[in-house]
Amino acid sequence: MQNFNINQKKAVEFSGKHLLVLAGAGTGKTKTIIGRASYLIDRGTDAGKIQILTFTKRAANEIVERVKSSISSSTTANLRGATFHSWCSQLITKFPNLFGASSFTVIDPDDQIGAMKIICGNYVKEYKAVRLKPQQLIDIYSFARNTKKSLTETLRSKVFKGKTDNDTNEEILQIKPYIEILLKAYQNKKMQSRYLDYDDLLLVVANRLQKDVQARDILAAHYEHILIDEMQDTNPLQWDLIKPFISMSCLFCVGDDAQSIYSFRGADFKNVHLFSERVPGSEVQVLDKNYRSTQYILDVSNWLLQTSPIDYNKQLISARELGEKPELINVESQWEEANYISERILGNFTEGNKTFSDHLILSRSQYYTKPLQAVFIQKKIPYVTYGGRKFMESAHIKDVVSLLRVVNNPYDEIAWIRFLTFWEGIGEIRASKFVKDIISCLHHDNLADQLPHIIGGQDGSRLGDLFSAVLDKQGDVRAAVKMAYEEMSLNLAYKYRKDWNEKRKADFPVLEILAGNYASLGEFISEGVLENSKQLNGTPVLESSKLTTEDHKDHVIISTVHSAKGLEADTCFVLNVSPKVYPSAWNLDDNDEIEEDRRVLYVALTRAKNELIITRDTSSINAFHNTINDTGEDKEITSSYFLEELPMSLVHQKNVQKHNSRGADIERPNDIDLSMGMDFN
DNA sequence: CCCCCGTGCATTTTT
DNA sequence: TGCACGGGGG
Repeated sequence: MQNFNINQKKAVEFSGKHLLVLAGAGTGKTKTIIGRASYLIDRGTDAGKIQILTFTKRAANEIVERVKSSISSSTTANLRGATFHSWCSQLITKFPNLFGASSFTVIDPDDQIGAMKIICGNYVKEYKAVRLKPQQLIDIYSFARNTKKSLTETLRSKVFKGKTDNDTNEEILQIKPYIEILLKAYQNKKMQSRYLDYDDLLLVVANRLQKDVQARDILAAHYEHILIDEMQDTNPLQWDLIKPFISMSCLFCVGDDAQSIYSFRGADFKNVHLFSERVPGSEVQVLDKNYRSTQYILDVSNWLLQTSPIDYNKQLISARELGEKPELINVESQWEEANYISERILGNFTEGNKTFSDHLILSRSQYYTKPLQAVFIQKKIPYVTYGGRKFMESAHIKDVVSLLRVVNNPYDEIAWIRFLTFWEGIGEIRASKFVKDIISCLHHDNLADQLPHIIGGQDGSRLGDLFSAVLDKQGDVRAAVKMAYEEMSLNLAYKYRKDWNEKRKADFPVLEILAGNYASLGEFISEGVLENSKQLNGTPVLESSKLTTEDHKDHVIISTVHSAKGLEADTCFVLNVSPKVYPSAWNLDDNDEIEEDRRVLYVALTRAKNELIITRDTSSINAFHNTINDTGEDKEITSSYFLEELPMSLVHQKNVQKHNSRGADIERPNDIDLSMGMDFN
């Protein structure tokens, strides 16, 4: 077994029932959870009775893989790691008589919004009255269910920023009935189409376990130990899911309140503090020695937390050397930032003896990394992105999957619309009419027979044949995918003619291979949408360990901070740490949101092992200072930019001047040097 | 009436 | 990148 320090060892070999491990950044959180699983298996626990729960598929896979490689025997074969969502999805499939949901379709957020759009089209009066976009309505619905808050409370915090004045109350009262109508219509649509959205997966399981003691006992008997990563990110709904296991299973939860960055999904960092209260007889183990970063990097991170009004009571002490001071780089544009970073990376690669994978680039948002990706492609720096569009969410894949979906679940209205409008000459209006007829036909007739008549004409016989052909291949998922792609490829080429490139085409063989891993269409569709993916130079690549094509290549990682939890790298760039970004301009009037943004930055800073490079935009710094001078209210405003009062002794600051054009790599001297030719000695 | 395509726009964070 | 919008064409 690996070498653990005293506290890690206490956690790994804990002999009580429930344990909360409070572990600061870089203190060996993942190592401890892996050590715990290995220890339990070593001591004879059946690996199949250990469930590891995480928030990302990547974290789950990594933990399971590392446990497996730490124990040589085959006793780990049954060890399972999953996200909360995929775990629930598996439970629903595995115990159909417990949950009563069969032949359902798991819909992703895109489809949720699609469904809500249909609703808004049907309820124009209500939709106009609420003045919220379908996206926002879905967010409200999801937030309310995740936090178990009432619609009124949810509206107050999501739409009205927590305001409690009379005008706000009035307005809430006014729009609430309309929103209720829209949300109820959405729920009905889900039932009618046999959809489960992501929240439903958790709710179906949680509700059943809460109501039915017998179901709870049956299920809990399958899980002796539940190991939960990133406990600070669990929300009330996820807590409902865990709670039923307290009496029979042992909980081992790992978390850090200072890294809680999911309040927008209903998580509350105070949850970790409540653990001892909510889980009677539980114990707490603190890990505070940081093995990841040098002390200078931790100094900046510690400073950031200290300037918060919240007392996190956290000072990370490095077990390593002082190292190099973090660098604060001021750039004049996003292109320079991208150029500067790519030059640093290429320098480290050619002269610094570092690999591309020693570099991690962190951004607040997806969107912001676009120019950087463009420069990387131009300079041929290999990279992958984390947190990008998922493989199964890309448009051309969804087109093909829509056919599989309607075969699997003919009530799947969104898939029907996508499948029907895929063909030339069929638009949304005709498609919705067809769908109506299709659904009503399902009650009394055989759809495969009726489909040609419903659609009519040439399209009718063509699509009818296609539907029947895939229906025949239902038992062989891979063959069904192949068939669907072959029949649709001509139209795919037409639909995406502008960018129907090799990369897109190459996705379909991948889809086939992926399909081969599932026993039924239904499993493929519901598990497949939850399957995470990453992108290699802009193209989605499956992360599944079954596909190893590009996996071992050396590449830089570009990630959002949210997707980077648990990651670490020798050199870490934190992009655009400018005013209005940290904290975000959206959040300036909400203290809780400001503090969450602070934690986001904290997570970013603590990823670096040896080199931390923070970039920020010169012009927005200047604009920020001008506002302070204009208003004179510096107190409020300075608190709204985290780095404003950063002691310069903690970093090395440097200005990077203009490159002469976008993405060009011609070096220009930083300034004319007027001191030349003079020797002051 | 319905479909298609060009243009202009704004874009937090995730399962 | 994906969207809402408007005009041209079937």
